[in-house]
Amino acid sequence: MWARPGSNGLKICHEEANEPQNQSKALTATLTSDPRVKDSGKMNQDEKMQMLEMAGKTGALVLTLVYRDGTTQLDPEQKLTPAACGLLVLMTNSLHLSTPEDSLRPNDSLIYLKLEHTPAWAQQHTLQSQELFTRDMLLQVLSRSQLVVCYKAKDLLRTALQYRRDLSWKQVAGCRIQDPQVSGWLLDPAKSSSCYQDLLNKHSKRPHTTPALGTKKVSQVISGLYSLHCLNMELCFKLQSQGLWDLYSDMELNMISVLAAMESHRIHVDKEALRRTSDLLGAKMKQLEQEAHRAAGQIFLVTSNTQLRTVLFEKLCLHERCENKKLPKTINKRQQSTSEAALLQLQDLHPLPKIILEYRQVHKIKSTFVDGILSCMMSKNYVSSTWYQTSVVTGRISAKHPNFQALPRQPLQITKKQYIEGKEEEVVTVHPRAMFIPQEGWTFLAADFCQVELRLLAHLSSDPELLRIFINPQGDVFTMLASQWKGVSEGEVTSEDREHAKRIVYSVVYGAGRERLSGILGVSAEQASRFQDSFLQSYREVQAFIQRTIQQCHKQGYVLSIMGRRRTLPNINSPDWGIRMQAERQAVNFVIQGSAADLCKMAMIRIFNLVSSSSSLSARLVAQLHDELLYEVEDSQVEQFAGLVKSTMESLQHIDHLGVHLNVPLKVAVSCGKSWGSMSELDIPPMSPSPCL
DNA sequence: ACGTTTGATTTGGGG
DNA sequence: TCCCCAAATCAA
Repeated sequence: MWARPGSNGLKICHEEANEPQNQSKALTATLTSDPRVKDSGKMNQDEKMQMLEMAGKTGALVLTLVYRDGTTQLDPEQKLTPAACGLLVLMTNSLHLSTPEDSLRPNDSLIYLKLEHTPAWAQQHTLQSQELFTRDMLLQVLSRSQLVVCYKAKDLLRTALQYRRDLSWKQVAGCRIQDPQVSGWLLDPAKSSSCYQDLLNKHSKRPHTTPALGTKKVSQVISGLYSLHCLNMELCFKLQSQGLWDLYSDMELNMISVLAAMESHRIHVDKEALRRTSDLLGAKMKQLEQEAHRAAGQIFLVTSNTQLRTVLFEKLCLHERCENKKLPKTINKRQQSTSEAALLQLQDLHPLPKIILEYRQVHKIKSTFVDGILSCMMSKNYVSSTWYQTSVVTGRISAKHPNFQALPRQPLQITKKQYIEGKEEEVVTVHPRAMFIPQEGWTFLAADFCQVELRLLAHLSSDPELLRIFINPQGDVFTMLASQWKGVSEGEVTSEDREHAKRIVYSVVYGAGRERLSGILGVSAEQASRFQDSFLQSYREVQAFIQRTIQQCHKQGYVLSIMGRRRTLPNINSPDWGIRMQAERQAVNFVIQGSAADLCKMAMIRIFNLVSSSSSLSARLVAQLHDELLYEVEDSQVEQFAGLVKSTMESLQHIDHLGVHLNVPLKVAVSCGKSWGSMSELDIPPMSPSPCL
């Protein structure tokens, strides 16, 4: 029996810590029985009032979540973050950056708040009062204007929203928790430290004495919280001296709340449709697999590139029959590639390549997007991705589990052979995005920044011809670009010209060579080279911008985005030509992609703040697809919200306090629909009324 | 000797 | 050509 792809069992995900409750109790007991820790469950009313008052007055609150397995956010990471059961709050007035200690300083307090619900049937008056105290402390943490520090603050906010359902997501909007993970990443976005200890070792002046093996847990935690406080000071100082403070304070800090609110939203999925599609695609794959075996004349694992390689090139010897074409090789081992480009070259010589191509399409959709999403749902009827703020060097955010940013835009057509009288074939369209549905009475609304990266290129280069396209907004941008470049009227531009223009723009900006471009366009390398030359000839300032950026990076070792985000490129002066060229391409790409990321994130923050300070608006952010924001909006508010979103996003052309003034207008397209797969463009009158608050 | 785990590799979805 | 994530195979 050979393994059949796609039929493997359920993937394990987001495993809730389900170890026996007594283990979790035993671990939290070591925390709460220590005299240095004040357990909120054992405090009387007076003590609670006293603590709340102190929380308002103390110099700093330093926090960490406590997980059910007894670890905290400061312990080395585990693969799967366990469920949280409590929160430790250090209230401190000391500011001196001395080496951490294992005992509380005078006048400091350490409180343990339980974040698990006691079943209603077991609730007593004291428990109710304890939960009220927890809520008040959390509100203090969220609304305090003085210093609050937490490593991985997003996890704290999400947990707070999850455990205290009486907290509205709007209430996290104003919160400004300092997060050393975020500041550390801003200082060096290339490698954000994997755990707290790494971050500490990297940035603390004096090496911190790592707690001895036998040290008590409570001592470790106290030492950890004091060192966290110190580390935060140190990082804030570094941010200021590197000119990154405004970016941190005005953007990244606010992003923490935006992402926490986005993560805590449930997106409903049509699970039954997903199951039906899975079966349909499974049947189609079985059919294609048989065809592949028949065409190959043997049984082999269709998903295995190595097996496919031996069939294509050792058994059928297809490479010998196309000496005029050059077949791509694998990157590292110089073997014959079985990539899409290679199979397209071979498809006229043998039926097998075509079958493999179709099989891969179907397999991709089924395993990643249909079964993948099903496995994210477990027994639930919804999904919520995890969003990462500090994993991308360019400043973009990323998503996991599922990766919302990679669901296919286009539906897949498959023909289903069925042996039923009267019907021979049936065409079915499969569209993973269509499985995502708004709640009853709500609508999805998407707002898309049109050609942000190209507009930013126009701004950064100040190229007059490129600017002209955006300042006179007549017709399609890429059509105008193609007509300018080819020297023909807009009416004469074919859809192929337009597509070529689009590809060439981005490949030039990203530094693609003629080989690569020829592969993308399907033309000869010479032709691709001529295209590049004529493009750079038409838009001279773009060329100048690229060279200016590279030169500047050589000189100072880093480049900056439009809002001051920084990427240092250590290899920019490497003696190795290949390494150095790569750094040059990364430098140019960073300035554009990073600036686009800045704009999109600022848009998320602005809209989030507008909605959360409004008593009537209820729209929630569902996902961010880099240059597109997806919201779930109450039906009755679609029109109003659409206007608000469009005007807020387009107003980012000028951001006074960050010194952003774009030479080009920003354009936002808004669409809406009753599923993510069927969105239609919305016509919004210019100068929509601004919201009266 | 046999299963599990890990990293490298390849492919392809998104921007 | 830049920046990601997911799935799968394969060798160690």
